[in-house]
Amino acid sequence: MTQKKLPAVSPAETEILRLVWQLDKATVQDVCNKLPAKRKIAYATVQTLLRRLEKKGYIKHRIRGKAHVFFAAVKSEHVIKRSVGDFLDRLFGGDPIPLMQYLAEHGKIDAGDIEKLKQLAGKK
Amino acid sequence: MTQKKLPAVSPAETEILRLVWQLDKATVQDVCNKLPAKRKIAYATVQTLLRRLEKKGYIKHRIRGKAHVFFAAVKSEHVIKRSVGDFLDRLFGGDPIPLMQYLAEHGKIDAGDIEKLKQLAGKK
DNA sequence: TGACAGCTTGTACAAATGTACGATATTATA
DNA sequence: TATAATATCGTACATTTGTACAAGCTGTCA
Repeated sequence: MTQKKLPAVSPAETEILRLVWQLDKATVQDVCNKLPAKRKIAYATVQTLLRRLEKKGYIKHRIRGKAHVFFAAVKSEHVIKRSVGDFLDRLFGGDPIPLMQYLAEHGKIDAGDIEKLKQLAGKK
Repeated sequence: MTQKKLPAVSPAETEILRLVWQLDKATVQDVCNKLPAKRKIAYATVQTLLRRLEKKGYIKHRIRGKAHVFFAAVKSEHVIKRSVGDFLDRLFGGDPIPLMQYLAEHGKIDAGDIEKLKQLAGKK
């Protein structure tokens, strides 16, 4: 079954969506609490973003008491694929090597990590 | 000297900026011709995007004949750093490993590439 | 059962984005 | 030097994004 093409996820929405994945099931509150301290946005804003994500089809909700409990409606794989693809196209013309290179050079990755990746790449 | 903080580059702008880097010096025409066939946008649109990039400080231009020749005013390194950083934060909470993993698993990378990357990571 | 605390919903709105038309200016060239 | 070709510039405009207030529901607990 082919996935219907969903509208793109905006940057701010992306962050919220990631938190929903991370929490698995989450109320607006939950998401707010999980927001990185750096990026505090109002409860109401989070609500709107969740609403929009639902409208776009990325999440659904169920009622628990008076609260909405949101959860993913699309596999994160799917979203990641699109996002990474678009990002790569825009910034690197679609070639993943420069990106990996950038990540490798900028320190947050060490040789050990890469060894593991090699395994993955091998058995794809 | 610390780089003044420039306004963010939008997705569409990012693509245009990349083409300017790639061409080194480019007129609106040049950029249009370099656009991937997939993504054909009007001459006028490219113009606007270039104008905006200039206003934001990412490129400058010089006049040659009646045409504007645009060129980078900021090191691509700088833009890439910001873009990758933001992207990583939004989609992966800042952790580069899942991204590399994704890239490694999705085929476009082979063990040989990774070997090279390991080198880079090693001597950072 | 009535009040409260906590939620959602409707609505708003400025700024950014994506896209482009039409008018004007400039350069070669006939 | 008039003209055709080609650029730019000003402007426009529908959408999307980011952010949020205020009004109205709804369980809950006294």
